[in-house]
Formats: sequence, C-alpha cells, structure tokens
Amino acid sequence: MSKRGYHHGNLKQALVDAALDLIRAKGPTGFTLSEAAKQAGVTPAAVYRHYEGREDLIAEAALQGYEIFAYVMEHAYDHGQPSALTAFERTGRAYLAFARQYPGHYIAMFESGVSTNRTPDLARASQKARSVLDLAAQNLCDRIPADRRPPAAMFSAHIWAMSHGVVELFARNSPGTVSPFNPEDLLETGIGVYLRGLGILDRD
Amino acid sequence: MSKRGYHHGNLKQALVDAALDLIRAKGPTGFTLSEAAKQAGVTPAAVYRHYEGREDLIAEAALQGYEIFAYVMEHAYDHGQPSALTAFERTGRAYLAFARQYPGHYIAMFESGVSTNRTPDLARASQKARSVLDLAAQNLCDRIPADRRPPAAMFSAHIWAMSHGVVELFARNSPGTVSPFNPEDLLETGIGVYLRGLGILDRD
DNA sequence: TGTACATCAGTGAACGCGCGTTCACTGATGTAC
DNA sequence: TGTACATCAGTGAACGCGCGTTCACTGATGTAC
Repeated sequence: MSKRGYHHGNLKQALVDAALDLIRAKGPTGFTLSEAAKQAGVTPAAVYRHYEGREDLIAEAALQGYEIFAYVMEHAYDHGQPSALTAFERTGRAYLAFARQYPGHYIAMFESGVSTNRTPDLARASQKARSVLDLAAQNLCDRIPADRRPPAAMFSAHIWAMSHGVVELFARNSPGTVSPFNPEDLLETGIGVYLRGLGILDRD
Repeated sequence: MSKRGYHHGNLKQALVDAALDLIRAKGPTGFTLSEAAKQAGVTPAAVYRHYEGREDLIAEAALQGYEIFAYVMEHAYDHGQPSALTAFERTGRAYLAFARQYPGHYIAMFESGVSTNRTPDLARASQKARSVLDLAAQNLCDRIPADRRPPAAMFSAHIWAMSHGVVELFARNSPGTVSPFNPEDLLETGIGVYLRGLGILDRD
C-alpha cells in the first residue's frame, strides 16, 4: 500500500473505494469512471486492466456491499440467540445500521440499477443477505399458531419493505428535507407495531 | 394540437410528456434534454423557450406528478367517508395505484434527485399530497385510547415507508427479478398487520 | 377586408466539455540461470 | 550475486459521441388601423 510509483500496488480495490466515495457523494448518476480513476491517482485507461468498464466497476462495488451486508446481518442474527424475537429485532436494526454506515455500498446495491442477476457471484451474495432475514422471519413465524401463521416470505418482505422505505425516505440527508423522526426510532417502532399485529409481541 | 407546422402548438406540455416517457423507460439517469426534444419533434434549442434547462424540465414533471398524486390521494380519502378505517385503506391502495399508473411521475418525484424545496410550487404540491395521508392517519389515531395512541405523524411515516418500500422493491419490473408476491396484496396485508398492531383492526 | 408590423416560437449551426473506450507504448517488477 | 528477459500494470494521446447551452436568424401568428 505504501509503495506508490509506476505501479499502484492495490489499484483494483482503490478504484472500488473511489467509486463508492463518488457514488455516495453524487449518486449513481454522478459517478464516472474517469473521475474514479483520477481520485485513485491513475489514468482512466488503467481501469481497464482490472475491470471491463464502468458498469463492471459499479457491479464490483455492489458485490462487496452485498458481502458486507450478509456478514453484518448474519452476525446480528447470531443463529437466533438468545431468542428468535431478540435476534429478529437485532437484525432489523442491523439493516438500518448498514445503510447508514455504508451509504455508497447501499446506493450501489439498491439504486444504481445494477441487476442482481448480472453475475452468479452477485446473485449469490444478494441471495445470502436476503436469506438471513428470511430465516429470522421463519423462526419467529414458528411461534405463531399454525392457523394464523403468515407465510414467512411475506412477513420478511414486509419488514424488508419498511426498512428500505425508512432508509430512502427518512435516512437520506437530502438537503432541505428535515426528517421529523429519528430513522432508528421510526423503524424500531414500526417493526414493533407490526410484530404486535402478528401477535408476536404482547400489547402493552 | 392538430396544427403542426412551424409552431408546435403545445410544446411545453409535449416536452413534459416526452420527459416522463424517457424517465420511465431509462430512469432519471438516462433522461436527456436533447432526446426529449427529439421525441417532441423539435430542436433541443426550442426547449429553452419554455424551460430554463434540463433540471427545470424534470422539476416540472415532478410538479405535475405531485399534483396528480395529491388529487388521487384526496379522492381516495374522500373526506374520511364512510369510515376513517375504510378511507385509510383506500388511501393506501391509491398510493400504490398511483405508482403503478404514473411510473414516470413517480420516478421524477422520488428518484430523480429533484429537491422538493426547489420552488415554492413544488414544496406546496408535495406537502399537499403528504398531508392527505397525515390526515387519514390522524383520524384513525383518534379512535385509539389516548394512553396508547401513537403520534399520527409517526403512524403516517410508517405507512409511507412501507408503501414506498413495496413500490421500490416489489413493484418495479427490474429485469430478471421475480417478485414473490403481488405488490398490491403485499401492501394490503402489511398495512393490515400494522393496523392490527395498533389495535385498530381486531385480530381475526 | 387588406395591409403593415410587432411578437414570439421555432431553426440550425456552433461551442466547449467530459465521457467511455482503444491503442501502441514504456518502464517497473519478478524470475531463471 | 549479477545479468537477461518475460510479464504486466501503468501511461498518454487519440477517437467519436452526445450532451447542455448560446446565438443570430427566420418565418408563422395575431393585431392595429
């Protein structure tokens, strides 16, 4: 990393980092390959030693995002310990924490228009992240009497949708827009109400 | 509209329509002023007779979107008749229906990066649309015993977030992604569970 | 009704720009002997 | 340890392109008399 001369040393990752930085700052629209190269201290042409082109670079950023995301979600879920409920709530919080901590990755993953099916690797990583939430939902569902038990996938989709909605609408610092609520609180209470509706949480 | 010659007749609106078409088809990234002009059968320079530039044209599309949105939401809510609950559920459905029926407007409004504070008109139209959902939530809140009544704005934000999340994640025909659920059903059941959690709907 | 003229919505050529991408090249690195 | 050479990650010049925007213009429309 410290040896900088004719050869960069770690250009491949440096380009991803630059891309994430630009995507976070300017949105997926504003990101350009040339600028990413410049920020990494390199000629635009050098990018082609490591990536097929602009799209490929964004896809790599998204891939790394999904991998971090899956890791974070898995560790939050922690095999459902100590209880399915606690683990589920931890997982929900992890979703928002990820979006906040890795905004560039989040945008590359969900707003850049990169299809999750672009490469097998990407599809796999994305699926892995999703499956954590599915599993957490499934475990909670098992506690509901069978006759009123919703499909776990639908349950999971609801939570996913609310989380994503909170991120997009209330956790983005779009200038001039003041969020009336703290996004963490908003998501926490929203999930709480939802779980009460499922009969998983008692009414206060 | 039928007289087409040197003078277009209704270029201002034709440009908005073209812009909406392109935004829907290619995303906010893909939209270009030149292409919109071409689609309207006119030189790019002609756009400047009616708009200050590219950004201004998108903003006009978003403005018209917010106006339609407010109209649709208001008529769905219908002064809260015949009951607060029925009106609320109708309003939720109207949200998704709008997103489906006016995808170009929806993208211009929520994904194009145009700030809602760009002009007073835009801020007003956007606020008007939001206030319908706020009102619907407020009326439902009034039915909850005061000691367990959530702030109506938070309630409204939860519904807004889930609706937006469902649209973004499950109602977009992103190629290759197969939604496991019908978005309308997903939102309807999601809101149902949430309302049960608030004690507004009885448990089955 | 007919003519003169002001208005104004369009044209089309031109601009500078930054983009993504290509290509032949160069010079640093690492390995074989 | 020293030399020859293959590898390969970078350069930098060049490309064609479409973009947003400007400008002087033109010709259709509408109005005054």
